[in-house]
Amino acid sequence: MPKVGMEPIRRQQLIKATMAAIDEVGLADATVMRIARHAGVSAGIISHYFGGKDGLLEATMRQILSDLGEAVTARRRALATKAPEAHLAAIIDGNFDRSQVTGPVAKTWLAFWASSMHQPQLQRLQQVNDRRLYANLCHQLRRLLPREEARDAARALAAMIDGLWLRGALTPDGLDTDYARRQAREYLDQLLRAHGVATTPTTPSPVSTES
Amino acid sequence: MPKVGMEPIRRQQLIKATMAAIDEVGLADATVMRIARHAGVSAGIISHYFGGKDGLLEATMRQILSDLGEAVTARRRALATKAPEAHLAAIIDGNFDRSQVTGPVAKTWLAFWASSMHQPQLQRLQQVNDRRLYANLCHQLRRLLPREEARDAARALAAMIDGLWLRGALTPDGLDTDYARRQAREYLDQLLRAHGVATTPTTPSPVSTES
DNA sequence: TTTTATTGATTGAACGTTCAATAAAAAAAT
DNA sequence: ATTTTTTTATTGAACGTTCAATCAATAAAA
Repeated sequence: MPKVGMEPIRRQQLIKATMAAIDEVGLADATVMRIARHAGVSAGIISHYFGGKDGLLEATMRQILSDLGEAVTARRRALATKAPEAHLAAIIDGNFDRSQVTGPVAKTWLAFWASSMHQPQLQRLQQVNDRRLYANLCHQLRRLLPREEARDAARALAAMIDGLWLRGALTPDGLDTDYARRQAREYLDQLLRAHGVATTPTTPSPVSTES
Repeated sequence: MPKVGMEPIRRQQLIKATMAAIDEVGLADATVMRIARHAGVSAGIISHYFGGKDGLLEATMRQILSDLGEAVTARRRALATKAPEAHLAAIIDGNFDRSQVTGPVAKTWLAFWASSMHQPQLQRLQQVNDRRLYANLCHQLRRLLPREEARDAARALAAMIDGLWLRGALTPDGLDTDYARRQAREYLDQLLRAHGVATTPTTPSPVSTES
């Protein structure tokens, strides 16, 4: 069945299959054979396109991270305003896009999160992402609060986002995205009000991205 | 070297060694040989006392969970007051005892957290723990807030605790327990103030438990 | 001498990787 | 248009490694 130019297609297929396999049986039991079966190809092809299993796993994490970054920036680009409150809300909403598409993404994300503690390659990726979230939040909060308060607020908000998301991922029924978004936004309002910032009741932004 | 009555000693040794091994190389590479080496015994002994590797892993998670429960109830028993605010603060503090002892506990906890998504045995344990935290928080908050608000607040506070703890576990330098505690308590104050509850500035409770 | 605890070589299963073989498409030749 | 050649994509059996579990042998205590 060899047509020319299969590389990008196969890579995408295999990355998707990796998430499906991890969703199904977890990272520990996501063997190359199982992944290959999900993609409808043979096991050998993984080494051919990704140099080995590790390469595929890293590529999968990269994909998830870039999708997440894209989800955030897309929502922020769509804003007509420069108001920090609106951008903060967009960052929150974007971060709950992780689970928007499917459960597989959420489970894969958590699996990588755990294994990033001992795999330097993955740890680097995870830290870049963490710092990006913190920096985004901090930069916007800095326009509303003094330096130290902005930092604390950013750390707290980041923790709240991760906590909501994490608890959602572990719930058998999956994450209730809308509820999580509401909770995070409500926390943001509380945070600002506690520091004496007048709260603009943020308009619920549209749920869909361009995808 | 067989003395009589080694069972409880060996079990404890092996559970501790399991955490050490997971801390060192992660759950995926924590082989029975490596765990046994940490405990200074042979690999075969694991099957003898725990029926297999899975049994040891489950026992290790049980140990962590019961330690956590103990840390919370100990702090609550030490309280002279019945004030909900004080009990909530004690629950928060107790939950950050997870990382009190060592980094190994935190990493082991996260590793189990991730794999509990696909191991029914571990999933049950994790859900019991989750529900206990939620129920504790909810019960105390219920004395200060209306039903629905108490529920939302409990979920949010639980998410904040988990989020702070999770981000701490992933930080290379480990969790700054005092900072996390302060953040969580500050959030609790915000939460109560936002619902019109007068905040009693809680005295920082003693750090040590009876161990 | 009996009981209890422990060892460590062995076994069989499972895994990721490799690579010669294959098959289909594309390009070249007829 | 057909046939032949070349290129590209893919397979799957074989290989070497690693792991958890087993169990007969052993050694210390009772």
